[in-house]
Amino acid sequence: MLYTISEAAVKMQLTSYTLRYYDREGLIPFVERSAGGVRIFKEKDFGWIRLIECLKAAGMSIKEIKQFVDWYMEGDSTLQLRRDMFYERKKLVEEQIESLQKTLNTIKYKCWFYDTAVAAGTTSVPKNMKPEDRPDEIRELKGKIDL
Amino acid sequence: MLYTISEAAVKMQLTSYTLRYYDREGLIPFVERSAGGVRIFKEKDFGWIRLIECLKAAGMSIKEIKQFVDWYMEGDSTLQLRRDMFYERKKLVEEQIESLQKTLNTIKYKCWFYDTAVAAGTTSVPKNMKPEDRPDEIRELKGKIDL
DNA sequence: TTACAACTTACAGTTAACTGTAAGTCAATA
DNA sequence: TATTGACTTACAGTTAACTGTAAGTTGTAA
Repeated sequence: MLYTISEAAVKMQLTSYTLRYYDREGLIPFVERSAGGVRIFKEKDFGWIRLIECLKAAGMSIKEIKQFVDWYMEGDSTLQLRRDMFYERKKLVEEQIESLQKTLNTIKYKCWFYDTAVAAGTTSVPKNMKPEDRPDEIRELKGKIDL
Repeated sequence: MLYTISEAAVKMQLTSYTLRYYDREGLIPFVERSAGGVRIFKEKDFGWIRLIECLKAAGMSIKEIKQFVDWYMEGDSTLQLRRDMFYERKKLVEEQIESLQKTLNTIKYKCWFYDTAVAAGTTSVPKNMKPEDRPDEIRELKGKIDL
């Protein structure tokens, strides 16, 4: 099954602008061309593009992803470099998740805060509430900013 | 305790450029000024700035945060709007965490893939390995892209 | 074989969130 | 009170990741 750039874009939920941009930046150097120069996408290209999306979601820039693609194109001599890259990225994503979990705790606190404020018609009620009067799951949360 | 903008920047791990930018964008309208127009940061301002950082970490743009600050400045008549904002944001952050967890699974798969490839000196070993020969925790992972 | 939609490249424009510079003002200290 | 380092605003520049346009080419269908 062969795809033009706009068919590939629909399939990948991207625009053809974005796919051309990725090509220009060297992220998909293996995508073939017709005799006339028209890009031809194949099934296996979509696996790559999905991986690129994954690396982007993991916080890598286009430049960093290009470095990985370059290593891949270079072959087995870069296996160690690629391995190390994935281990470093694993650590960073784990940290990102931890950090988001803390952010979520603050947001959850604010949900309680505003639930209580809305019920009372004023923020002074949750603001002045003693910790022992707050629900257990709220008392445990860090990041209590009363605004 | 009073702080100049550069002292506040050190304390908040930001630059004074960034603090002035936030002020320009209306994110910290309550920060006071000296008679001569110099910004004076107080302890309570830091709580706000920490909340702004939290909302940023939660994926809100400067514009969206400004909307929240405007509601806050308007007083108790906007309690419901602020409550709804935090509930919506809670949902989005939970989705973000879920999505990152999936990304992490793919990265973990690649860690195994490259560990195996480095040990063998070639990617063809992990690529051709039958699922039943892979470790349990790897077999369970989705997002297996063999590159 | 011609029409024409979809493709190509080159390059300019957009957006968000800063980041830096210039010209001038403020405030602490010698 | 004069110096000088930090502050002020206004505005221009930067970066990343697209996004859009213009001019020209390709490929399919009549």
